[in-house]
Amino acid sequence: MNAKEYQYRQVEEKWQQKWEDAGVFRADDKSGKPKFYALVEFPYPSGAGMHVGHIKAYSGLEVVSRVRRMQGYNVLFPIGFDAYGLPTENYAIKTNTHPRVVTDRNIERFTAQLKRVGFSFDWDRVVDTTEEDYYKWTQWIFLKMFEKGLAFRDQALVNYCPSCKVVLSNEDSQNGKCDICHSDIVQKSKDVWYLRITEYADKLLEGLEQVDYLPNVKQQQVNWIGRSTGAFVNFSLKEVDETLRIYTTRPDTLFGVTFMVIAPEHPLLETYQDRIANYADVLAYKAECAKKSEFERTQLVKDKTGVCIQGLTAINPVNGKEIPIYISDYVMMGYGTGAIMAVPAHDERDYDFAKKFGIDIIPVIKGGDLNEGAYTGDGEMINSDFLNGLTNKKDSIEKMIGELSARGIGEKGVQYKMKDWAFNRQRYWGEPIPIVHCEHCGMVAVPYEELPLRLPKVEHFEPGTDGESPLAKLPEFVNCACPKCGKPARRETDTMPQWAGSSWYFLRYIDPHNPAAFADRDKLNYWMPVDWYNGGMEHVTRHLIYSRFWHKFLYDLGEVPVAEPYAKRTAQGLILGPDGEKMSKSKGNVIDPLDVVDEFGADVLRTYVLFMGDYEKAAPWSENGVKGCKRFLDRVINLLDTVQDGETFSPALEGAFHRTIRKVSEDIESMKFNTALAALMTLLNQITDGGSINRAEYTTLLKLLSPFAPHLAEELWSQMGEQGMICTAAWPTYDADKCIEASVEIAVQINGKIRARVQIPSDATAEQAIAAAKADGKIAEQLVGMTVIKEFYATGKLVNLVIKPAQ
RNA sequence: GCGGGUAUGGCGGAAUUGGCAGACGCGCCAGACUUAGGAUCUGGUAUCUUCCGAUGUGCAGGUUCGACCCCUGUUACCCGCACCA
Repeated sequence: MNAKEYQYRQVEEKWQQKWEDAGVFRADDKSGKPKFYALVEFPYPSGAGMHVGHIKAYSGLEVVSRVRRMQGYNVLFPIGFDAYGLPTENYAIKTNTHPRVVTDRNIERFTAQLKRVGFSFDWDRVVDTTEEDYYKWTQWIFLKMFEKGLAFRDQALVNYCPSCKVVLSNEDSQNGKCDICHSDIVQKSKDVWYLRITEYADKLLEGLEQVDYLPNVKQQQVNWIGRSTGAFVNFSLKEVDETLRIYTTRPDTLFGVTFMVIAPEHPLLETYQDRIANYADVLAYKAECAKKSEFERTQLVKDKTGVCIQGLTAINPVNGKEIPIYISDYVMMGYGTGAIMAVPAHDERDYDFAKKFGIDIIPVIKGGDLNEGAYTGDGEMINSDFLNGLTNKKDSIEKMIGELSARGIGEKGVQYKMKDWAFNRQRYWGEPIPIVHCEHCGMVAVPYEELPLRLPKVEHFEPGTDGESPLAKLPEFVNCACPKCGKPARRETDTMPQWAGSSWYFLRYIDPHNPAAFADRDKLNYWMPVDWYNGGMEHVTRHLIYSRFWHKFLYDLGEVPVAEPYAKRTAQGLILGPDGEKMSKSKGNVIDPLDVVDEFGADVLRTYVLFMGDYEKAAPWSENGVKGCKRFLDRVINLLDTVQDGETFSPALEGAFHRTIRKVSEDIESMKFNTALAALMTLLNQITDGGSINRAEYTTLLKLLSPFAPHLAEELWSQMGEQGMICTAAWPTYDADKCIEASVEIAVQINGKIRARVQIPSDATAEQAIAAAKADGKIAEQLVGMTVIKEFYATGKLVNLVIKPAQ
């Protein structure tokens, strides 16, 4: 067939229909085959439709899944929709359309688009996080957490987005900006729901040792959890009966403390306001800090500000010295105890502060120049009583902690940067939190048998100006009977954040229609863990942490069979615009994948996104690159008419085929799709150069190409009169012996410089290779009057002769 | 500031992990077929060159018979975290 006659789109639609009719991508829950669970991050069905980023994100495991099926695995490769979330709700508000309507429309569109690309998803297992049958279990897991004390309410300072009018978690407000609208976050004291993820900090950390994640994915999670070890120390106050508790990683520097600093929000201030002589100044400073945005606070890092509290003095527990207490915003209420002991000699921030306020600087570790700055290195302990003379940091820390514990003034402590997960949102389009507030019983869980607690239909989805959820305006929803005492009570009106539904979706895929459990135990045992999970780097400190946490909780409950949900995690790089910039509507450099499908076909699109560069790295889109892939596929089509009889590889191409089978198979395993395709192009060039191809060779080429360009492979396979579908055919295997060529060309170097190339049998010994090298005319010429000092032979690669003039 | 990464032709990127740098694709040049070519096919394409060769993987050194690869220093860019005590 001529490539000009080949109609990409018609052919693609035909095979998509045939795959669906035959159900070839349906996963089997009972199978004698080995299982393979491939997971990709399910999309948020935005109104904008599918992005080329989705194509790249899904194409990687799409290829792996297709290969695995051909290798005889029972493959689960599911897809679904993470459909709760603010963009849909905002769109609904703007257009006055119900989010349900918008969501259904978007899911329908996404589904059609995904199908047009020919992904081999199991469409019978689609989950939608906003469906009652699904969020029933999201609520169920929440209630289990509530039961175990992992879901709780607390009055605390939270990240608040004034524009979206919602409380955000730390993960959702990185860099002090709202994740959704990018406005500046403000800190607000609020009574909010938390999930106690910090309880799982160590488990999340330790679990990383058992899984095969990309190193940078692991590292980012380690940093995000931010475990630090140190000690808590209790300082008593001189004027009142109160202890000021601090956290430090360097308890060994306790003798160098010359002042204390507490956060502006520290409760001590309010408690003892009568005692504080300059309370007006303190209040003024607090007000000043509250005004600063997160941005200003980080920009003014070097410039320390603060106020000395008059009327309260701390006592150093090890030497009884009186120490002044300051408030400053360089100490955060959210980390440690919100109070620190300041050791200006050995901490840069404390040093800056001491210099500015003229506070003493007492060295306790030898080294450095304290006129220049703080000394943060190691050294011998001085001015430190029982620690004097110790030179090892670990020893001195241990000795100090021992002393503190013995005297009951402190103990070993661990802190995490990760904070508990602020979980409720004052918005409509999310899972209702199934809790009832009762005057008599407090917070009461909605009984499990009443789940799902349905999200009521409303007319208006706008959040209240007072920061209340739209659900608060519905008396028929709010007013209820307390499940415990039966007296009138009020429902919780906040909803769960977007990340709730996605924290366990990979479990629902295993048994998506089960009405009695989130998934059947036998099926969980069979399919879990996810063998390979691919997604974006942007989810490493959000979804990936959250879902590991939920899964570990379910594991501790005995509800899932494995401790870690994902055995392997990889991440794809971004596709940049043709200008090399990140794609964005404002830059006008967005490529619509469906346009590419229309113009070139899905096979070309799929092949190009995998060929364009290293899968894990960002790469710019290139229209010409797309055409190059089209040309490659066209050449494969054109070969069809030239195929001759032959049930085995011809001698001329046998080695090339075996090597290509090996290369393509191996490269797909390590996600080096670009070089796998390059190997196929090289093979095609060899075939073209050789001038002929037979049936065995052509069908093998089609099989190797089929994971990348499945429609084209199916079509040509059927035109060849082959039986069945190529997606169910056996993946080609190679024979290692046949990969070796009879003879190889090796380079001959003299003193490390290449002087000649010679052809030798590939099984030649070192002696034979060196002899062949010396026999070469050019080499022999240069050896005249020289002594060979050393000879090297790198097998099958090169010979190096080290020579010098003869005496 | 801390952590992680990257740097190779005009461009995207290869290089079996210490052994022939530039696979494969794009682009470009030349030719063929064409009324035509932005279709297709064929050949060429790192730089310099006195055509012998010389140089070349951000920069400066080092180890080695041999370095894109290992070591030391340095510069630039990207990503993540960031006054975390």
